Amino acid sequence: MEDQKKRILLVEDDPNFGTVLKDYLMMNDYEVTHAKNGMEGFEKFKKDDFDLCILDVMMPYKDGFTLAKEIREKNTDVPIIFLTAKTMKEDVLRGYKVGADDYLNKPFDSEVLLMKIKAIIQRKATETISDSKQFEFKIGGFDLNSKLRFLRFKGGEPVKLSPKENELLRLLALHENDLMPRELALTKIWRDDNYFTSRSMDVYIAKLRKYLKLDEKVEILNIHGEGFRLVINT
Amino acid sequence: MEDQKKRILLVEDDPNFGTVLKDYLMMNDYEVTHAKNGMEGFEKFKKDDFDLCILDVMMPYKDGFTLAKEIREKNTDVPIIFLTAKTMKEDVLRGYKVGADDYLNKPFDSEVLLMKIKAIIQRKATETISDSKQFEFKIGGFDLNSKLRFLRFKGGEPVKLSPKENELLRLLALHENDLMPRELALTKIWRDDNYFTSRSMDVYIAKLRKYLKLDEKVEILNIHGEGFRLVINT
DNA sequence: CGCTCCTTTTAACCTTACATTAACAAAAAT
DNA sequence: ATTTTTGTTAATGTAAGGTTAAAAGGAGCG
Repeated sequence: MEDQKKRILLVEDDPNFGTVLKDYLMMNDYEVTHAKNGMEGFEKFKKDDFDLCILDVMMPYKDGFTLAKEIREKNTDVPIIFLTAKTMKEDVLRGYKVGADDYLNKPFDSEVLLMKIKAIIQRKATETISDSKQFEFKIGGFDLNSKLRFLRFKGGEPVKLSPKENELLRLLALHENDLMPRELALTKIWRDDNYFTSRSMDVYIAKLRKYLKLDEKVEILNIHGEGFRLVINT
Repeated sequence: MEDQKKRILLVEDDPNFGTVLKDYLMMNDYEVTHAKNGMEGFEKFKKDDFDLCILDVMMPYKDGFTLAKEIREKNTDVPIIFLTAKTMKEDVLRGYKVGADDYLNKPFDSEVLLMKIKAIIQRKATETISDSKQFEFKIGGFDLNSKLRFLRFKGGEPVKLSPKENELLRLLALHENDLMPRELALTKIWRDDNYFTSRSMDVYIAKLRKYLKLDEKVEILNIHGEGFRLVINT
């Protein structure tokens, strides 16, 4: 695909273990940035683009989950692997909630880690074909700037969108005229699929419809039991 | 959401463990087919469409890996999770080689398994890009879009179809001008063949006929005791 | 701290959509 | 002629979605 080395952000407070792991990964052709704690990890994350984050869960000042949440706010796509000291169920579940792609129990087998890294990066690579950095959309008479979170109608005054409004409208726009499955929004935006998140989503659909009323050619249709469809009538 | 329970193929030779696991999964709203060995597993796999396969590695006659290879030959997409008795590195690596999506060491935590299942099925759902052509049919003067569940006559206003209406019309269209056996619709759509589902189907046939009246060249004929036939007269 | 403002969730109430079942008529088979 | 199958409409019960308002969180700030 490309001979570009994949970049990994490794956040691990144990200096010995961290260094060993870093060297091992570098030996296997990854470019590794090693941060010694959560704070530093977040700083480095913001500075660079990474293909994968490996986060230790147990760290002073800022644990892996908190860091993951912050990372997820900036980037919903980057794969995250957690390192946990032992099999703690709570950890695992919590990890999935913040959008972990996998987790590993220390001590773990290094070859297994390599396989996981390969599998995950490859997976994301195939997924990302369509998810290419798209933040600006034309929706009928509207312009949505999803990075700056505003929606403007016919060059008028832009209206600010809340994070959830923005993400939801963006997902709909990505699937313009096509089905945007309920499940997709719930897992991608709410990271949980239950009765309440589902109702919450309905509330946001109502809000978006209110914004979009300005252009009667634009509407959000429901497909019962499946999801929603943003249609632009011509 | 009722008629789209996710279907899991569970292949596990230990009858106790297998039954417990099956029950647990069913309690969590999955439809589970339990095969007691690799052979049976493959047979069942060929007969049905599954959303996920959970394979025990250690089985007599045909181990999980061999089965996985056979499954992969028929279907490159279906997610596979392996159950291994203990952390055996070779197993894990071999599993990834045949395209495993994940693996679990027995004994494992059931909640963790559930989370993994959820994560994997959802991942696949988002990956699966629109295989559109499968869902669009021309029926005389009508266009049926089976994914978005609408039926349009001569470019007019599309009418929305309910899930059952949609599935039934799609099945009929797939057998255009040919017999669509009653039993086929009942097993594929209603997943059950009895007096009531059969009457329910008749009700839906009536509904479809009403929609299709717009084009007098299109009709649904009954073949007494056999099924229905969607004919397009020229 | 407590107080804003903004966002998100939860609750409440109402409407629409769906699937099933019942009921009765008509057609076909025996 | 009578039993079985199909045609059709209507009634029923439940689930999903639409909408608004109130409650709960959360970040920033005096």
